[in-house]
Amino acid sequence: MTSTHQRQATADRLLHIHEAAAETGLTPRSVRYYEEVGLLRPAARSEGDYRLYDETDLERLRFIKGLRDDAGFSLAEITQLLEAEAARERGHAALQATTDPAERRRILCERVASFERQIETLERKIGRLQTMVDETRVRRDRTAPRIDEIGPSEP
Amino acid sequence: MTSTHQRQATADRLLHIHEAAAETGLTPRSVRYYEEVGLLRPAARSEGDYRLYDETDLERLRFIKGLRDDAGFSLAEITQLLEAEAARERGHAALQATTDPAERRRILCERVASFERQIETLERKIGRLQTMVDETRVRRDRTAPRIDEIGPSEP
DNA sequence: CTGCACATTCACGTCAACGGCAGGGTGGAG
DNA sequence: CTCCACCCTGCCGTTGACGTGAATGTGCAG
Repeated sequence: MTSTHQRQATADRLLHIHEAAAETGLTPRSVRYYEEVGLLRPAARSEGDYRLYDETDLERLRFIKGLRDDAGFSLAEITQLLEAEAARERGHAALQATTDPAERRRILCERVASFERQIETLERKIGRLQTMVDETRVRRDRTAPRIDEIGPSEP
Repeated sequence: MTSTHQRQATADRLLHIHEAAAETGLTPRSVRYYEEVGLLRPAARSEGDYRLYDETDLERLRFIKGLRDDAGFSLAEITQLLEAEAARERGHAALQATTDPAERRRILCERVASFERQIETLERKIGRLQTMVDETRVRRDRTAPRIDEIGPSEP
C-alpha cells in the first residue's frame, strides 16, 4: 500500500530515532517518552517497526524542547498548547471541507482566537518575569548612586 | 538614615509555619522542604522549637514561589540566584566594616554587577519566550487577512 | 554467514519536589 | 485538668520525567 499522507512535501528523508534526537538535542528515550504520553504520534514505522521521523516531527520536537527548556513548561502544559495546535489543524481540514462563507469565517476566527490564547499564555509568563526584572533593576538603581557618593575614582 | 518603609500591622509578629505558608501561597511541607535543601536559613525557633518566620522570610518565600511558578526555575537554579543574593548581603556586611573608599566602591560595583547578572538570566528567558510569542503572532497575522478575503460579514 | 550497531518493548531504577502518615510535644480555651 | 489544633522529626509513598539494563529483532559491512 502506498502512503496516503502527503507529508514528505520537502522531499526529506525520514530519520531514525537516534538521528531525530541528535537533530533536536534530545535523547531517544525522551522522544519515546513523549510519544508514550501522547505528545507525538509515530510519524511512520519502517518495515522492521523502526520509528521514522520527518521534518514536521522535528519541528514538533523542537517546539516541545523549547517550551520545556526555555519556558519551563511541564509536559502537561505542553500537551495543552499542542492540543490547541491540533484543534487548529482540524480547523484547517474543516476549512477545506466547506465553501460556506459563514462557516469558513467561523473556523478562521477560532484559529485566530486560539493563537491569541497561546500568545496570552506566553505573555502572562513574560509579564511575571518582567516584574522580577523590574524589581531587580530598581534595586540595582538604588545601589548605583551610592557608588558616586563615595567620590571620584581613586587615581 | 533609617528610611524604612512603614510596614503592615502584622509586620512585627513572627508567624508560625502554617501562617507563613498561607501568606505566601505555599504549603507547610514545601516550606520545610525548602529549608531542608538550604533555600531558607534556619528561621527563628520558639521555645517549643516551632519555626517562626518574619517579613524577610516571607519575602524570600515569595521570591522562591515566583521563580518556581512564574519562571519555571528548578530549586537548584533558585539556589544559584539566592546565593548571589547572599553574596550581596555579605557585601553589605563588608561595606559596614570598612571605610576605605576604594573597598566600598569595589563592594558596591560587585553588587551592581550581581544584579545585572540576575537581570540577564531573567531576560534571556524572556527573550526565548518572546521569540515564541513573535512566531505565534506571525502565524496569527497570516491567518487574519484570510477572514477578510471571505468578504464582508453576513447580515 | 557473521558481526556489529542500532532498533524494539518491557521493566525496574532514579532524582526532584513534594504529600502523608506515625509517634510524640506544645499551648491556649474551656 | 483535658481537649484540640497545631507543631516537631522521621520516614516512606508518589508523580513527573526520564535513565538504564535485559531480551530480542533488524540491517548493512565484510
